[in-house]
Amino acid sequence: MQNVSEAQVQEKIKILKEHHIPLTTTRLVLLRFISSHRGHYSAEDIYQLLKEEYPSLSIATVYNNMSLFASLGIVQELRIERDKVIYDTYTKAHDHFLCLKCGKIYDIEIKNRKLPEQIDGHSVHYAHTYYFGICKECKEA
Amino acid sequence: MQNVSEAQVQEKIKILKEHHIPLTTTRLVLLRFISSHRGHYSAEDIYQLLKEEYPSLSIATVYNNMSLFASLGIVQELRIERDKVIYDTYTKAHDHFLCLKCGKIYDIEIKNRKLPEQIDGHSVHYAHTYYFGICKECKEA
DNA sequence: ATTAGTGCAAACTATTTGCAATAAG
DNA sequence: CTTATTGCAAATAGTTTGCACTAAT
Repeated sequence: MQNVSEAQVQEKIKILKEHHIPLTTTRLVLLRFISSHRGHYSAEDIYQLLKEEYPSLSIATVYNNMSLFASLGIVQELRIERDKVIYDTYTKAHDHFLCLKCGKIYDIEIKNRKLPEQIDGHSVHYAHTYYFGICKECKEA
Repeated sequence: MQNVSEAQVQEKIKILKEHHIPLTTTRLVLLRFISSHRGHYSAEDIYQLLKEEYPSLSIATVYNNMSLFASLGIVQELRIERDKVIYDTYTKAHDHFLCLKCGKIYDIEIKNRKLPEQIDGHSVHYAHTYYFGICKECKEA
């Protein structure tokens, strides 16, 4: 695996430690993967990309850990595709655009928008905005 | 079924006609249901609520038609729950809040926000914003 | 030592599909 | 009469779970 930012991996390990969550070999492999691959991946994607190098890896373990990482803020769960969860390895708050033609997901930086603490009396912890339409690339083609 | 707004049903029938889509008995039952029940329903919810009155109704037909209605703008598909699609029978553009404790979904009116036509060169057709947190009711309890 | 994680297979759930019978235009 | 829809059952796909074994603290 190339381009592993060791500092980013350490940061994520620290989060596990803080929560007294054991750092297993498999978890380290997954942390290295997400630290070196910015993008949008399903559990199956990650499993396919890693199973050649780690043939005994189980997809159940990928699911378990990605779900754990999401709860710790190490990855972001996107519910933008109709049939599966997508994990976003880029965790800074940002929005998403899904192309209705090619299905590609684009990161959208958030400008001038502040998350309200309350809406209609409900306490807001976080928010996700999904834009849908036709992407630049598909329009040009 | 009570509180069916006949005008609302007619409006939806008109949309089907405009698209040359046959108005079947089952479709009419579903259109009447969504016209008289403002809220957030899964396909299973709708199936359960209607099957007593229409025992031969099939859940596959509910799925087919809700999906059709969504593509026509007659209902709105929400991907706010982790494992299933929710149909919102309220179609005016609005956002949603999901309580992380009780799971209830609240409609949130959109104020002072205009949908951009373009973002990063991509053409935006529509957008969905989901807020997550603890609802008023759960905080008070 | 103790507690938690892994990998496998089986289970589960939401959704889709194939198809013969039927209804709509 | 022609085309599309219905209802049923079976299939599919994503995700979760039970469990024996193993690894981490």
